[in-house]
Amino acid sequence: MKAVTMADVAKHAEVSKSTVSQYLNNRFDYMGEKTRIRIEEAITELGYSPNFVARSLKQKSTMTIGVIVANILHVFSTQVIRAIEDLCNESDFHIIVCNADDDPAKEKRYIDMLRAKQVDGLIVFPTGDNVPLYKRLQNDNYPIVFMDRILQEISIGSVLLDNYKAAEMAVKEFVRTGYRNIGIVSTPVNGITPRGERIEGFKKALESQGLPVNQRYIASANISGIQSTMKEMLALPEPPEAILALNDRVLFEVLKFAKKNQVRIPEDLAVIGIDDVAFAGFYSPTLTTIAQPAFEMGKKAAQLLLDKIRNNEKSCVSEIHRFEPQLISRKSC
Amino acid sequence: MKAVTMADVAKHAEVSKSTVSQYLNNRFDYMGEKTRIRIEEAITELGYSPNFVARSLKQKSTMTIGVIVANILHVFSTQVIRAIEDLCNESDFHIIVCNADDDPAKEKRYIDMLRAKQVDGLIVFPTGDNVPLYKRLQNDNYPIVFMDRILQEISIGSVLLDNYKAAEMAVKEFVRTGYRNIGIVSTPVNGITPRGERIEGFKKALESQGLPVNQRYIASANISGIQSTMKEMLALPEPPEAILALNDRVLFEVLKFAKKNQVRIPEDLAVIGIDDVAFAGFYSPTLTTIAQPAFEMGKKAAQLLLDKIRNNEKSCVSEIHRFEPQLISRKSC
DNA sequence: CTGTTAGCGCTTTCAA
DNA sequence: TTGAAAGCGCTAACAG
Repeated sequence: MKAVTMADVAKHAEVSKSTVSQYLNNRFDYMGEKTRIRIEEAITELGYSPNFVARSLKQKSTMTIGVIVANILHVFSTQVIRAIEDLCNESDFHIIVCNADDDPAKEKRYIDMLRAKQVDGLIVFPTGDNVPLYKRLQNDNYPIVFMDRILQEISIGSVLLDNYKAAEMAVKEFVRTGYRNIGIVSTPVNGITPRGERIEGFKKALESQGLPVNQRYIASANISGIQSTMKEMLALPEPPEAILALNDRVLFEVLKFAKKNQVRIPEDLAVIGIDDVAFAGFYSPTLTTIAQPAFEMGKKAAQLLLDKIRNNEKSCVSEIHRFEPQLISRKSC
Repeated sequence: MKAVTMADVAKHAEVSKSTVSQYLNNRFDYMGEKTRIRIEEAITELGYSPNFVARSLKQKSTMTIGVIVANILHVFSTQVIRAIEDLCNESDFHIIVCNADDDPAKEKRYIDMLRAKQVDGLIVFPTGDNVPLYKRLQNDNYPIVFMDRILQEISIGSVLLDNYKAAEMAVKEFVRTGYRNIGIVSTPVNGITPRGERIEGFKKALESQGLPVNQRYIASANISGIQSTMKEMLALPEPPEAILALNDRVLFEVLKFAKKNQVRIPEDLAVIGIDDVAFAGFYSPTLTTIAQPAFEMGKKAAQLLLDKIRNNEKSCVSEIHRFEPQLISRKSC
């Protein structure tokens, strides 16, 4: 194992530790040419590399942020993570990603762990069930931004999709292509922002299109229960002819269902999914989707967080940043 | 911001720092009941939470391992990561995931960064172009295990798929279902283990099935060039009737190609992919795949690494652990 | 059973 | 232009 420290370098170069430290932090202003070279040599000869942990302890900054996603199984999460990472790289920040698995207890553990690790800030897709904890973070003036979800009880800078519009786009597209009996399938709302807002937007859009809102066309079940829920819905005397899948995982279930029951898309059932899944472009039929600008959203969140970290405690505006969804029109409706 | 330290707790509870430390490390053996309670109260009253960074500095252990994947876009990578995380959780280890993006320079930066952060060990999917660096790590006796790939120049404990067998399974399945002219499409081999081995295994299997090895049926191109390569291959006087896609990303391109050119699967072209993609079960047709036991492989790698970390320097066996692929027979061949 | 003390490796005044 | 010294928050002998 390696054990060469700054002291070793200093000794080897015959200077003091502080001079080496200066060197490492690129403060050559007052450093003699010969000193610099000696240090340089000592470092390469010894194969020295600085210890971040020690530095972090002293500086009270780890140059690391934590990202807690509610559920890593969504494409959206993974795209956002990549965007955050990209932006952080530019500023020499590192990220630690944790997956709460939709479990508030897990989320809490991760938040505690990350704070113990002294990360400089947090981007979280809140599960929603840790309000006291979020409140404490906010009171401590700890840099944090929410992603994808907001909580009424609390105002923290957030970035999320214009979910109403996303649902509206889907409804309009269905209407444009001639459908009237339109359904939506979702996982249980449980106060989770995108789900609630998309269903809300769905109803509003139906109304503004002069279509009735049929509660039986609004289904919500756990991932594992979606298929049977769909079965029920399609067994209705007058079943829906079109289905909006609330997100990528729901879409998977809808497609599985269709495959298993030989429901033809779009002839028997038109489908639009929110989230542009990887295979949308070559599925049969190709899938009409509503894409989230995940990349820009991730960048924005990272930007907001880094700003907060830098301007510690001022400019802690807790605005909500909404992003525009995009309709990608293909052949499933 | 929070700033309550162990000293604060100690003062509040009217004991010394070391007693608090004992408490935190669950060494109650010699601690008075009343002392313990006073400390407990002080901690909750002050909202104290220990500083991992300080502890790590002292203990020279961060309870964190780094995972560097060659390319996060493969399902295999993500599944392995989840498995590693699961196993680490059990031992209170944390993981930091980095994506080398198939770029050796990036890989090097990440390895250096993670070591600077004092992670206790590394699981890496080596890009292959950093042999000197790997050698140094090994010489430093730094805990490390390789995943998915091996390097002849170096012997480090590794876990990987039995790639020969995977290719063989595919060939046998094609033969069983009546195909003779079988091709394979890959990304450029570049000495990358799974690619080389799968192609090798493919040839061997062909031979042992008494089939000729036709070099024109062995294509290899960058992801973005796969479609045109396929076009060429299928324009051959006697084109292949079956294609083995070397991994999930290649499979995507094969499917895109088929869709775009109205090549029917399996009537015009049978397809098997290595890696069981999420939509394999509900694609049309459902896709025959060779699945990797990603979960067990991830667990194994984590297990090996944790063992190395614990038994520091002994038992550093550098065996190669091969895992059995599994054929999932569906309708694309 | 609890307190004292000496660092872990680094940064940062302040002097020289 | 460089060095000495203090200290970040925690742990671990060792004393008492």
